[in-house]
Amino acid sequence: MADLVYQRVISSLKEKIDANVYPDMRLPDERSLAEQYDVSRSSIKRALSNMSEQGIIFKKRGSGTFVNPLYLKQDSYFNYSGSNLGITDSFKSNGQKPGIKVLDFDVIRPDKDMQDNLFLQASEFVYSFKRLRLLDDKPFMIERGYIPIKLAPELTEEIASDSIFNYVESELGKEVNKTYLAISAAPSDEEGKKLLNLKSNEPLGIMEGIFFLNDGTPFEFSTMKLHYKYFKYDSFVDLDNH
Amino acid sequence: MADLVYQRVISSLKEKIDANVYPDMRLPDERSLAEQYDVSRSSIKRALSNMSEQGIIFKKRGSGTFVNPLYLKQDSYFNYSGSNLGITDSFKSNGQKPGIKVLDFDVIRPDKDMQDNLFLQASEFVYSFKRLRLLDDKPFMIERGYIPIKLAPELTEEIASDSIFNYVESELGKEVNKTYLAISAAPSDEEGKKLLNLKSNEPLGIMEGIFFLNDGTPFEFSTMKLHYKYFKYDSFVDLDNH
DNA sequence: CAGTGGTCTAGACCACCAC
DNA sequence: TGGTGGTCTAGACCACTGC
Repeated sequence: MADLVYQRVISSLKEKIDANVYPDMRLPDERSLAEQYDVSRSSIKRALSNMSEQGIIFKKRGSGTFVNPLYLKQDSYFNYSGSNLGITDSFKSNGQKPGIKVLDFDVIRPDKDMQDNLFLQASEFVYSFKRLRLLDDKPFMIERGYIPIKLAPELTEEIASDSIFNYVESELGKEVNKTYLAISAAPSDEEGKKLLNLKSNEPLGIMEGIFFLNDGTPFEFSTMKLHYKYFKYDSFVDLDNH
Repeated sequence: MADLVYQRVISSLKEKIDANVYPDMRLPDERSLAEQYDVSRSSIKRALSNMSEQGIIFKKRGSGTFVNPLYLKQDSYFNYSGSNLGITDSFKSNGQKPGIKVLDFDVIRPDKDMQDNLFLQASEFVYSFKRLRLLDDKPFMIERGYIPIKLAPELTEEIASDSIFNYVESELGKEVNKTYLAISAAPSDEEGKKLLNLKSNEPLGIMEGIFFLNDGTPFEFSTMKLHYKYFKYDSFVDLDNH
């Protein structure tokens, strides 16, 4: 895990921050850190830049680098982007028992859009499946997923009734570690009313996106319709860089 | 803004992507780009890395760099990929004329939650204001905001009817550059039906969050209720960083 | 094997801040 | 003015892909 220089630095600095090694909330300057860790300043910068994106520290040009006081308060506000819910197969369940019911499972030809989304040729096939997800036997999400068969040739309905991403990790030696999500809301549709027990004034939360493997390959295109009470998405956004 | 090398590269590459200069969705390799732009490979890497974080492209080690197909289709109001506006006072308006109507404007004592959110003592006051945002004179969002008076002592209703963040930047010499957002959805309430012309089966998109200054100070706590048709949020998530 | 992106280094110079 | 973070360079070497 920590075989990369900047990751080692991040881990170490986090530990020190947590252990209150910097009671004045100020970190040593970058050049000193480079010397302390015996690495280049560039690597220190990479580590600090990463931590800044995570909201752990703030950098002030000309002044120094400081710990974000809210980070120390360990509020629920630093659950970094999307970690609250729904990004992976394993939804954070808050002690509730998660379940999955596969509603259909087929192999189809992708249409043009799907070919674009998953970087496929017209001749390649994809799995298409619909799953109902439950917490304590109560349905909260309908999911339609598409996965190229070449990326998971042995995928079965049984695997889909468990965690597909865990399967990818343990059996295929790959990892799903990035996702591009488009988030929106819509009035409940027939399916939502029927499967999620929504009243007609109660909405659906919609998450649509592509999941990527760690080598950058688009692995799954997924449309998730959530019961609005289970729909919450946290995001920490850096407005610079844009 | 475009006086920085990597920002020039980003702008240029974005334009080329939008102009479909790469119909096979593949960008030139980093070394070629460095040569083309007559900059170092490090600067190209910085530009591409930034674009990758924004979800515009994704990189495949050993294979190349590719355009994210979902980026080309996006039409979000809250994307922080396509513009330098992002989730600030200035919503991306797609050519529509934005407007702001201040519905109320007061100074109040923060309750316990607000004290925590804005890092305040019980004795400190905050501005509380409600704003209706419009596009081409059509209301699309109701916003309730709270700002500590000590952070913007001269704030007025008139400033609030324009861009508060622009005021902070130009008059106070600070910058709002980070935000934590919690995103959800809810059935339309009375206010939403009345001010946003929602039918009772049509939902609200909810964005609640804290905006930070560049020194890490929490500047504003805001609750935004959006007409669901204007509610779309794009997010590119790295599942590793935790 | 050639080509691609990933990591890391060493150092130059710039922009900003506080004294 | 001295110290800080920000930008940029030039290049070495590694890890992975695909023929």
